[in-house]
Amino acid sequence: MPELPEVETIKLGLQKRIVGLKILSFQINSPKSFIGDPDLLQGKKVLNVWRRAKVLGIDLSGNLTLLFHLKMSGQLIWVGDMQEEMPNKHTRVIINFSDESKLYFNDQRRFGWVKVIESLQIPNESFFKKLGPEPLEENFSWQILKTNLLKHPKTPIKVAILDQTVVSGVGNIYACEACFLAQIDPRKKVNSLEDKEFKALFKGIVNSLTSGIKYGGSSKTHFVEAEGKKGFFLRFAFVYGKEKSSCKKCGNKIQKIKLGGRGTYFCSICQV
DNA sequence: CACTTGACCTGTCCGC
DNA sequence: TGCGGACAGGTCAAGT
Repeated sequence: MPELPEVETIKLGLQKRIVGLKILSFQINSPKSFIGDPDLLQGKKVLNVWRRAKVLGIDLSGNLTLLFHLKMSGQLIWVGDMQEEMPNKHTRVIINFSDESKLYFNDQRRFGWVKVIESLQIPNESFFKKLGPEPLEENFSWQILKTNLLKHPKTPIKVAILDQTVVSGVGNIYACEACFLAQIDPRKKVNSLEDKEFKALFKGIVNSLTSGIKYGGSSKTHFVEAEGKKGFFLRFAFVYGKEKSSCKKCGNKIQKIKLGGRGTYFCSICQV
């Protein structure tokens, strides 16, 4: 499910709701989904909620951090009052807070995980070590993007954007959208791009992600924000999931192909 | 090496 | 309606 904008949307929601709450108890329905010692969490207070790439972090008192990776179908839903819909058959982990509100980690496909670690160990996590730059931070530039992309000169550009060491947080939806905004054929090899195309791609990545956040993320099937509401970015998407529609710019039919094993959408007239 | 494919899971949708 | 196969927001590991 979630790429950078979706995780960011959840982060913004949780920041409003759970900072300051105390963890009363913890329930693990799917041991595979949880890494670490859950007993450590008892009585800890939520200090902060943050995001790096597609990972959400919750800092707790006692120098502990909870990390969440939602992978394809994970959801993180905060519920303030009793609700009949929750938990459901996909609820893997439940955090009970002392004010009786709850945080549900649901994950149909069980690819996602929750992990408790010492906060100081975060930089040593292999997952974080490998990550490329955060695309929405000020120090990210088209030159950095170009340099990182050129480490994979013969890879199709859209596949290279998905590489989390090149730029972190971009997934399949926003990679397709970024190529459209840059008007570049996703199949084009990295080493065939000119500077003006790297610049356009940089803008395309930043703009598609920013737009994703603005519309509360993409809800193809699973994604909901922290209070269970869907995001509506896909209504404004140009190509992702639009294989039965026409290009909003030129009217040509949107193509769907497979690149690097992933569904890839583009306009064969606008993107060259 | 660099790049591709399969595996991890569960569920849905599409074609025959 | 039933059944098999392809496919789904991600990332690793193994294979070529």
